[in-house]
Amino acid sequence: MNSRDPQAVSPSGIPSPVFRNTLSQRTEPLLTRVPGEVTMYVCGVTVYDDCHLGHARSQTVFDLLHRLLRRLGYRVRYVRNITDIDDKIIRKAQETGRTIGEITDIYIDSFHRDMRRLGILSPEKEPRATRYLDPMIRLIGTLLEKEYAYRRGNDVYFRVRKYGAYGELSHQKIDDLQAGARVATDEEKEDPLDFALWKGAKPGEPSYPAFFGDGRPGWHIECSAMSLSELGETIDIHGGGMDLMFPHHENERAQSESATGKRFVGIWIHNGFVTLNEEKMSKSLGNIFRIRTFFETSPFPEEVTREWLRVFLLSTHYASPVDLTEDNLAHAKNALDSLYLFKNRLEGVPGESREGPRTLEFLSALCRDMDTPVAFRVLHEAKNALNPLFSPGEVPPEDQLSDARALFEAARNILGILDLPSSGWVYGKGESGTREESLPPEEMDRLVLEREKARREKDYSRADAIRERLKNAGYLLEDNPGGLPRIRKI
RNA sequence: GGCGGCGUAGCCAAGUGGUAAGGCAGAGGUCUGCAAAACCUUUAUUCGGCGGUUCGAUCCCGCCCGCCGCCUCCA
Repeated sequence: MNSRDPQAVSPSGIPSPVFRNTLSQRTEPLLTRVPGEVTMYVCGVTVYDDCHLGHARSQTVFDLLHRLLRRLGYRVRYVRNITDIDDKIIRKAQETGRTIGEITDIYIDSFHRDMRRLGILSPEKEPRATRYLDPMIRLIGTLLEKEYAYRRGNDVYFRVRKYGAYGELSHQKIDDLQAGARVATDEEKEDPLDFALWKGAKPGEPSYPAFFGDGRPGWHIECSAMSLSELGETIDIHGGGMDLMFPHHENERAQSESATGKRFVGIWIHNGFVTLNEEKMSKSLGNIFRIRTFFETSPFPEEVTREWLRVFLLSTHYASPVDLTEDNLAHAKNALDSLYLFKNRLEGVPGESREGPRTLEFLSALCRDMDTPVAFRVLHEAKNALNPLFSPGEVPPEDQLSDARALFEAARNILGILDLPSSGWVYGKGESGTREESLPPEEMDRLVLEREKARREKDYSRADAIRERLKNAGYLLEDNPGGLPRIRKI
């Protein structure tokens, strides 16, 4: 990279972030079409069921990217679609006796609730497939005109072999794909690899008018149409789960590039799976863990659960699998607890934030293909370096404190964690006490003072009894030689 | 079968051609009325295995073993 190239640095002045591009299989700097502005399209969901932790990971990873790019000073034009017309939605409607609109309403709400719970920042636009039928029809029209598409009965198919680059994204040779392709007897495709752009109307299925025949869009075409409409012919970043690489993204790319003659995507980014005891979580395997289940069974309040889950999902590099186990979840919670304990000390010394070496190390780690494990390391190193410098009447030097404040702010803004005041955090495993006894604040204050009195009188059995009572109510008292005890929620 | 990825301590996980970050958990200790928190010390002669290149490889090359994923709906 030429250092005089204005694109070698992000608008913030920090060197441009680099990402592993699925297409080239190399790590490449982000070179945006428009300087200072990033166009990013991420596959959202098909709304026919509640989202599971795999969706949570994907959305969290691209939320991290969204937040990182913003922090680097880019204007991020982030589009995340909702596919609301699809075979699976139709089937779900038939199974449940509801209308398609009812199904999509239910699951769009569910998706939005999950995203809110996860603390995912809203994208700039969230287009729905059914509102982009005209662009889809126009796109299919162009493909027909250019003979990249052909009609068979009421269906329209994409002519895969005419697009020479087919298979490049998923690194498959077209003949290898051919060998595995399923040949459906009721389809009259020229080639088994060809895929449907438009499915002719059938009784009992929704259909939309089109000049090549009434029907509904096939999978894939909606994403091409929406990204083309909202972000233009070439987008800087396109993301999604690894399982979308083939056929979804391969097909999207084929359609889009065939229609426009231009490169569709600068950098393709695919995140790895969430595994459950090392097995892929997927609907076909039936081992899914829903986001709502995670939140609704968590022993912690929503905002605590959110950060806990985010740390768990981000503790592994986005391209590697992350394994959902009790152990790994417990580690994530412990790590956050210790960071909040440190945050509590940091909050005790108000002052300004100024980016120093730790903050820069944190940012540059994230700029290296979102290296979150290193980013977490930096947070822990800051904690471990500054903690010993706190002692009664002593605080660490101001330059280190201001850097640590900036670091924690960056963690809040980019990782979406450490967002709560330390008094709002709930420590521990969420197992202590029955929590049935809720204490009004004034009662708690009274008990704390009563215990202090007991301690002064060396009536330790009484002091311990009060501490035990507070513990059962979910509060841990930590004696403090300098004054009143610190109260931690557990 | 084809393609891709991975294999680093109990677990999670960085990393570099020059002799192994960090976290969590564990052990011992300091402090404390006891705790908690914090702190100190401690935990891989070794980076799946075998060869090769090199003065020197965990990092480069080859082979092998094991795991995972994609090739079919899927974040």
